Amino acid sequence: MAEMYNHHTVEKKWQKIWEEEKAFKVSEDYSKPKFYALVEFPYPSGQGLHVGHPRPYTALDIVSRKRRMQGYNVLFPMGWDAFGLPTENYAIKNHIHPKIVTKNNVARFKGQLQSLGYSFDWDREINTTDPDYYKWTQWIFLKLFNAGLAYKKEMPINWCTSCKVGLANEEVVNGVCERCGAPVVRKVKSEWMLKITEYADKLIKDLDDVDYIEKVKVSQKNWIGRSEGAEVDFILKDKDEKLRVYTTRPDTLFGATYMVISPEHPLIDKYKDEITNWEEIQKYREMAARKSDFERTELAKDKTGVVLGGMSAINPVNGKEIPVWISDYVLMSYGTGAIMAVPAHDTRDWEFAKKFDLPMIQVVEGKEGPVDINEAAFTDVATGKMINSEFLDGLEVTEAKEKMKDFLEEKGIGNRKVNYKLRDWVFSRQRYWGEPIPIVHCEKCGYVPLDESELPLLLPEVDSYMPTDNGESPLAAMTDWVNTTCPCCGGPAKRETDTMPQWAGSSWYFLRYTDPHNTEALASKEALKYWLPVDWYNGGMEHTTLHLLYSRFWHKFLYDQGIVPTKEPYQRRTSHGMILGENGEKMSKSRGNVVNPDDIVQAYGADTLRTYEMFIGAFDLSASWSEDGVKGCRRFLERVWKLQTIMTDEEGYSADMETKMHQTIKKVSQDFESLKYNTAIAAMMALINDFYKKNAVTKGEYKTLITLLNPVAPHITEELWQIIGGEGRVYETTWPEYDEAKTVESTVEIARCSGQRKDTCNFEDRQG
RNA sequence: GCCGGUGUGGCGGAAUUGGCAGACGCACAUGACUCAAAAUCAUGCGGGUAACACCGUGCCGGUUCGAGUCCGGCCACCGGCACCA
Repeated sequence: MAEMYNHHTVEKKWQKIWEEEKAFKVSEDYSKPKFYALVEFPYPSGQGLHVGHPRPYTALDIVSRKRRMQGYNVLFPMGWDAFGLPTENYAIKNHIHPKIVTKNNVARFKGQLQSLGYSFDWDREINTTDPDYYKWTQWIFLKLFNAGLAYKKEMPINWCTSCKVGLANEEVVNGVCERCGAPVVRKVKSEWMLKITEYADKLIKDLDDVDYIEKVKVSQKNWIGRSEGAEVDFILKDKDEKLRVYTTRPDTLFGATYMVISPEHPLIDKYKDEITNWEEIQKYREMAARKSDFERTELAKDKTGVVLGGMSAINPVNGKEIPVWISDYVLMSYGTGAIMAVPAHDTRDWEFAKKFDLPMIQVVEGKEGPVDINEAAFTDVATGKMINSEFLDGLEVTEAKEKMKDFLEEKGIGNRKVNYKLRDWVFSRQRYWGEPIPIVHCEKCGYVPLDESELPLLLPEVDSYMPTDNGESPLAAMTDWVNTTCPCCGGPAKRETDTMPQWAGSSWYFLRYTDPHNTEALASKEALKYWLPVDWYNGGMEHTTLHLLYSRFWHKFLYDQGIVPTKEPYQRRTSHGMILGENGEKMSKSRGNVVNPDDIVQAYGADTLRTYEMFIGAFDLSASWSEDGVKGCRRFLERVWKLQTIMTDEEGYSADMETKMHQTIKKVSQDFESLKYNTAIAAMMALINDFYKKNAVTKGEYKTLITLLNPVAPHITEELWQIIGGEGRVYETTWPEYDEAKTVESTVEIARCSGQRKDTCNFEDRQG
């Protein structure tokens, strides 16, 4: 009689053996075909692993284990994205150095991951807070600086009132801080910026060459927000002054009935003395400036504004005089900060015109019939044709756009122009626990980069990590660190005290895994050439416009510098759905629906947890946790275990099972590669049900099942392999092959339809 | 408002290119084993009927011998962006 399945002993036993045998150590043999599987490295928080973590990790562990058995040299690494605010806050609160906090959290996370039996090559573990690592983060920053892509700018930034830190646009959600939910206000500060906008076009265009799930591509494109249009110069009446606007609808130029400029537009101050209602203008500007981002979005629908008294503009195409208004629906940060308003054909202009009773001129008519612009703006480009527009009359909108652009360029009153919603990346953080920015400021020489030989610039020990109310980094108080000499002239200079954002270390970590202990370069040329690009990268949708975009930007920059051999870092990108609580809500302490993976591993075993998380539902959709579902998966593994008792000694497949075996191999092989883990497992469940139905399984069938199941449940399958006398280890065996011809059942179907294809097989035949 | 996604049993979810809807699992019911329970095993399990018939994939219509799948028009929910000219 077979022994009972005891997951405690089985899992401990095999984890130890794998470690001793260095089972998953990556081979340095660059002649083998390679496969680079990557999951987002976690932030080692104090809470420990969440049940959400194992979902993507198990998925790519499955693929990695399968690919190894198929003869690939697989790189499946893990590390720690360990700089960041929660660690720093915890350190402040508990008076422990962030370094110690990180060390403890990493140890906990690593233990948890190891208890789940992942096939990571732990010899390649990396940590972004390790000076040997962040040396290269700083090195890349210097490259960016020397290429003119890192610059310092005095600008209004998103300031989180609670974290006391500047945020990137991507980190502000609905006007509040993405991390803590506190309101974000504008604050003018001198900040380090990275020119991601320089890469806007490449970041869009090269999406064509990679295999990302569609919604990721769409989100990135929308976020970058490319639009094609024209800039047009209007003339301020009686002044030698042009007022330049940006528009995507140059075809509607004859319909412009007024102009609007942003409250921050510099022209307002310039003509201060000539504006007849200065006090009113001043009041409006103050009100607009006081609005927080949150209020601005809340009040977005209701248009406000004030006319600029004593000013008017001339439409360059027809010489008509039109008024100029200021309103906060025009943003200084986009285009030129000024627009021509065409209320008949733009919804926002229409609302504004209705509210202030401004005139409208219709210049586009519906092709299929008249439209009433008193009801709503007519904005449909596809079904319009031009009217009231002199030389454009009768043209389709798209034709008219081009004709007008030509006209503007010919007459020298405008030009074609592409704009982006994407802003440059605010790269400064006024916090302690981040990479120091390797720049010094010298009165004489300006911002001077450190020499490469001075890297890493170590994070100094400070007495207090407390963020300051005045917006200065805690490092600023370290005067003996701050005061230094200029690398350029040798005179007195001050170090930069802001640190890098958490996104810095994660923007290139996948490069380091290829050669993690290199002291001469971020990775050797050979390693990069062999391993890149990452073949399959899985990660959360929440990083689409943050980490994923940032790292593509850095990679493209490094490519242009000749440092990496590929234009794109990741060939394939997939995303997993969230695991929700039993009640269908997001897991959180306050809702009391949090499941701790340690408890599941303890009670049911890692193999059960892995199987369950893969079986829970479609990989890309969110799914609710169910303890009964966990039990079902445990039951399945026990039934696999007990197949021993009905095993026969035959090495091959029995005749009646042959088709089923080949079908299952095919299904599992394909499903593992296409995110359909749930149906792969269902196929294996169906297979063992068949074994039990006939109360027999051959040794050959059992071995195939064990191999197919091994990537999902690696411990129990190694144990079974050993019990039934399999040679060597499952992890180093060969992935089963299937014969396409043997997957087809010989059926009555063919006889019934007399071998005809479905198109020729008519309904009556099928009835007969 | 714009973009993307999803609607299938009591529940999670399956259904290559249109071809037996509900695979697989959970829950439930009945039976076997047990003094009993749990576990395990067996059987059943969309609605409807004594059994058929018949009705069933969010709603309305269309194409087709045949529609969960394709086309047109709606509705609901989820996610993202949100005054980007």
